[in-house]
Amino acid sequence: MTAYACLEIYIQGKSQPMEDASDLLQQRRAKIDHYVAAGVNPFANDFKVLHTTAEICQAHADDDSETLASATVEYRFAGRIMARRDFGKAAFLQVQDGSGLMQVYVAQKEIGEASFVLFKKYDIGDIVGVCGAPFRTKTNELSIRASQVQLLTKSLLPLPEKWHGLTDVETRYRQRYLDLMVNPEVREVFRKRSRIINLIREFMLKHDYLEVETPMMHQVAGGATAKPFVTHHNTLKMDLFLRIAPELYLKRLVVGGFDRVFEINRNFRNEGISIQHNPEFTMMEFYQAYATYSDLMDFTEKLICHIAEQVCGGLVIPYGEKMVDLTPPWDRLTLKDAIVKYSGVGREVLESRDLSLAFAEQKLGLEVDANIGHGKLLAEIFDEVAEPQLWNPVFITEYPTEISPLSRKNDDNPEVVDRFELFIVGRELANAFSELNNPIDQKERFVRQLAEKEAGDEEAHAMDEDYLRALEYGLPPTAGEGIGIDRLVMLLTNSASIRDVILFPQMRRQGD
RNA sequence: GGGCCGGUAGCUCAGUAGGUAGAGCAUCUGACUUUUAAUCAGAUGGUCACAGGUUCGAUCCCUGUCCGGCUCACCA
Repeated sequence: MTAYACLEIYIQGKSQPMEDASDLLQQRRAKIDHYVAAGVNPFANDFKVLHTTAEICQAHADDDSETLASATVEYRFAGRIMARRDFGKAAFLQVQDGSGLMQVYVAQKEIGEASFVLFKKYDIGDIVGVCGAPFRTKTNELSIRASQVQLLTKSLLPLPEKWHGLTDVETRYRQRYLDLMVNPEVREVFRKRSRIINLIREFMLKHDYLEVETPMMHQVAGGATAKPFVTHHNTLKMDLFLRIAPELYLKRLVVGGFDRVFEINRNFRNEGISIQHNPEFTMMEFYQAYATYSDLMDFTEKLICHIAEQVCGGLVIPYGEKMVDLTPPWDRLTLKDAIVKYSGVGREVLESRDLSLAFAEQKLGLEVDANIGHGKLLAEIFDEVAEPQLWNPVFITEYPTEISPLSRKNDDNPEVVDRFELFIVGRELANAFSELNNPIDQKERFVRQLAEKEAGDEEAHAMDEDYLRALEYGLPPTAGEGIGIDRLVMLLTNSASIRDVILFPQMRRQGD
């Protein structure tokens, strides 16, 4: 579309005033009309950007006024006006681009009277192109003396207040673009998130893992205990589930001969929203043939320490009011030992289901189903007494077989599986196990899950016949793991809420 | 879903022991060519979340609804 055609559209738009528009909005729409009348396109797209504010700052960080005065360089950059301070025939702007912030000095003497008249109508929030040479002001701030300014995008809505900024969390989450515009620390969190994911990917590739993509829409929702979202395919006339985990597909790939695979992507779970739960969240799952869960503990320690060093510059990092020490080696504790350590209960109590039940109900005040299995009960006791205490990294092992339907039983004790979960700052960050590759055992576990499903457990695993068939062809001895990326990013960016590390967290529909 | 707290101008917040609202910033007008939360003078701007109830009168008291935060439950 030509610039002229654009102008025509704005002229047409002028004849359809927005009845409910606020004064502020109307004032700015009037400015658009003013520009159009003056033959200036308020949404110009012909400004060539050649530099960033960060480049300019870096190039002249050490130059004093005299050095700059003799320089002949001219820069071309663009960004949003974040502040303006007017002085009659001159003004200072703060212009922000993707790399940073630059002060611009605009004087009528420099840009000419006609341009200055147009410039006078620029608002905070407008996006402008700037050409000019660097200099230092009286207060020694590196600035650009504009030889030319051009309006590139007229902004119609006012920005939040310059000093307090935008603090209302509801607006910050619903209009993240505003949050990012005015809160630099928010931009930094999401830059770090991107960096963390890149580092993970790099680390996995370096260790010969193949990155794959498996379906997000599943006919059977498997691989985790969770309630799925349901959707519908019209042509196939069938309901599908958004995946709750990629596990069963990734293991099919190991059956197919990809010995090391990983996937970084979203899982969807139809459950509560909280400070550490979003309905869609990012998980990295990876599988390695001929490895055990024990190998994965070493691997996880190396991976997370590597990333923390790169992103945080060290292994002792702040989280909330306290520090977390990620220095290896990380503690390893069995589930029962952790309960004993943090509750002081006698180990013999945990060996008996009935004594454990009495302990849970009478000492801990837990309300549990009277028919609860011993394994599930131990897990609940652990969650109550130990999990919140696990501040520095610790691998918890020897999970009950009963709550681990996809894990390999321990050779010495079939009551537990070869599995660990990693806890940091009182939260589960990773879950890993040696995979159950015996199809006969797997089928029995599925049957047991089915029974629990029929007994009313909405989250029990469904039977996946094709997955069983894959196991019947033979899954090599394999270990697999899932790492909650959002929670890892929370840890490394010192964020209290998962919503602070997800760009567009799920919110209720806003009434209009 | 339960409990607690909250929703007042574009933003950040006051306020009214019930008599329909204020400040700062932003915006508009004017002055100003080195400011940086610029300054100075003046002005505009609100269905006080929404709907009922009590009352002569409700932004304020009561009830319900919507939205948000924290928390408990479920979970990663």
